[in-house]
Amino acid sequence: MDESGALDRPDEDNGSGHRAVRIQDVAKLADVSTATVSRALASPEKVSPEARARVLEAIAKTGYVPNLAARSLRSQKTSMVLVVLPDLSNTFFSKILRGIEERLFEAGYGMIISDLDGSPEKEAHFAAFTAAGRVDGAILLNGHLFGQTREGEGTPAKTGIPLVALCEAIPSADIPQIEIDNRAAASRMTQHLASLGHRSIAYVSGPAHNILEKERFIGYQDGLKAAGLPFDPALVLPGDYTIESGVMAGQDLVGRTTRPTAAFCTSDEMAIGLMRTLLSAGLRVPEDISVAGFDDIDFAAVAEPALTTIHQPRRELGQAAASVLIDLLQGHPSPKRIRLETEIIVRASVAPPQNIEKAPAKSTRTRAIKPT
Amino acid sequence: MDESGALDRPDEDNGSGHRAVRIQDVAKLADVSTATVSRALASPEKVSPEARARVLEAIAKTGYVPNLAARSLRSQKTSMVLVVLPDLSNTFFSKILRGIEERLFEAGYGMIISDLDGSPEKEAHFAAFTAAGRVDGAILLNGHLFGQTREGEGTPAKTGIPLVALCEAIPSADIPQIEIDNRAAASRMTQHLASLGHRSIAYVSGPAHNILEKERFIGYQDGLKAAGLPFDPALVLPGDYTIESGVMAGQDLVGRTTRPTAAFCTSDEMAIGLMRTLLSAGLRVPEDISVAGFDDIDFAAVAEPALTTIHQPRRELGQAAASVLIDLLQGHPSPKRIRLETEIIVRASVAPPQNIEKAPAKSTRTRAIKPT
DNA sequence: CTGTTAGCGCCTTCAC
DNA sequence: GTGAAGGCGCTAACAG
Repeated sequence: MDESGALDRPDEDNGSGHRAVRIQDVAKLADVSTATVSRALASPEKVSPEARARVLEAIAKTGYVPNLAARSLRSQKTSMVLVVLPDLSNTFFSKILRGIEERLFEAGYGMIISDLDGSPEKEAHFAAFTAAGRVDGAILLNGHLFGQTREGEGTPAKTGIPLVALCEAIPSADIPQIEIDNRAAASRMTQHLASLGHRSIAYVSGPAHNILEKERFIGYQDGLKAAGLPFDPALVLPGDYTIESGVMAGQDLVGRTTRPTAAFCTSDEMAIGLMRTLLSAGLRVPEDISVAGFDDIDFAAVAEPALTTIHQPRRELGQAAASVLIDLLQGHPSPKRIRLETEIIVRASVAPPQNIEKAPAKSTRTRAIKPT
Repeated sequence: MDESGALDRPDEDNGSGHRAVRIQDVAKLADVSTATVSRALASPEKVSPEARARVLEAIAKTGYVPNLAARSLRSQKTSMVLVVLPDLSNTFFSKILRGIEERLFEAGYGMIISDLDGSPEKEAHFAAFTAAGRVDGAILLNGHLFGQTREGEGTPAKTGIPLVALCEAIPSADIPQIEIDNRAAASRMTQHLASLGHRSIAYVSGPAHNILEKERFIGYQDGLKAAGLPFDPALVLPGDYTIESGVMAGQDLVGRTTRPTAAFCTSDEMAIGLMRTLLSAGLRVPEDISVAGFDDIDFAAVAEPALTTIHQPRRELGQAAASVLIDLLQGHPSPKRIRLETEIIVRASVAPPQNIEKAPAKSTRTRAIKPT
């Protein structure tokens, strides 16, 4: 069209900002071809030192930044990763996100976040988004594939890109899973409570369909069994990981005539909400009821009383997921499953039960025989 | 290259996934030109109903999704917005992010998040990123422009794209500012405490260079003056909005022989950390010291005691910022400044001073005894 | 209203 | 080691 002279416009100082500097501008200034500029950037060893130096200088002088849309179109890569999560405003996810972002950044990838917010419409949009080749890979924190339910029903949408499941494993999918051992962790906490002398341990659950909940619930039962305690369905209180549901569980407990001496909440939010309700009703924690949480969010340490809980290495989980995805993206082999260690953090909200005569706990019971 | 016959390949059912469907495939199937397909999508009114119907059908049949890299390259738009924030793992930001994402999504924009994490290197990267035309606009939550300090020193990087400042205003920049009236809010809380009878009100600050801190500090002084109270520098405790700094401020208070009867913390995190420290030292809240916060994060309501604080409409702030940016992006006029209302939420951590005449001695009080 | 055409900026054979 | 040239998929101009 009218562009024949475009390259001849005086080299406006980079600061001009509006019209972006193109590879041709750099090529011209360095007195090489655009191919050489491109190579100088992508594979420096294929360019003579002098040429490279001139190119680098020209780049510095012009402030050239490659146009990524063009690069993406050409190379069919985007340098972008999609992170799918159910609720951005949940403090649990934000630390994980940070871990993801760190690693992604180091590897030169950008992060696009999709907060599904339980909206099928949004989900469809992002499914199309990935299908449109807008991202090179995705990290799924929501427990299911696009187009599927959590139970693995439905046909998963073909994305054609590497996927990684983080925290909420997706058993039905053949993709790397990065998680903690929820079952073992829940079992350990249950046994910890039992070892202190608690014989009536309530369990405040997560949402029924959630895989974390399923595993933790089994872990709770494992722990009960390991401690020789019976499972009592009346001690299972429904929850959904939110503060509010912890408050509800607390109200339930307050209203009972015979109460458990300990409550194991499967999220710190619920534990904090529950403690708050107990305290407001005049009950003492841990004297009347011990309370344990799960996750070890920042507020656990400054709850009143400080919350005994299970520490999840959230940042590391995020980093691990990003690392695996990057390996996949670069064609390297990657582990199919990574399980990071958790740890019980002992604080003030858990103590031995107070109003139980101590005698029996010691010697009348013989179950505590440890074979050595 | 070898693609001369590409269009003739049998129309593999969309599910094949690997090779993406292109606009040409749709055009062929609908028996129209690619331009018509493009128009049918972008401006349906310019296409005859029949043609449009055929195109839509073809799109449905092929599962066509436009390649956004190509669109972006051609139209010089990306449909992406960058959100710059200092700390992704801070619970305060995550609710805001959600508000932003909601609005952006409605308008068809994606969100790219950059967690600066105090790293100049990251900042440079994202500055280049915007310069590379990778995003159409940006929302700045970090209180300064690329290339500048918070004080407005340095030459701001020319981005050539619309920018919006959210929460932390950037006075030196001529861009829309979306915020609350920090000064007025702090003044109101100070007066609220004074109206209850407090005459010695401590102030736990944010980071010195932070504009929120500057405004809130002035507001605190305003409030003091309005209540006829003198300003006492000894009552200003340094903080940085974190739980830990609240703990430190608490230790300071605990160590004093004469203590203020109230402490106004400029973040809920600090208030919670401070309360925790007070409680641990045997002081009572609010009986011995009233504590007020700022932000009204989710945990404020379930702190022990429940925290009196200033509610910030975080989600709405995010939505407002996104709306303004979208207006800018679409060439609509937009307000230069939006100030959202705050509200004092009265809870249990603030009460009239109990022992006005005699300061609570360095007694060996034990834990607060709850009324049953 | 519709088709044709010319690139958006880059990378990557292919030839030298 | 280097340059020339084509095309990634799309949309904006221009004809018709």
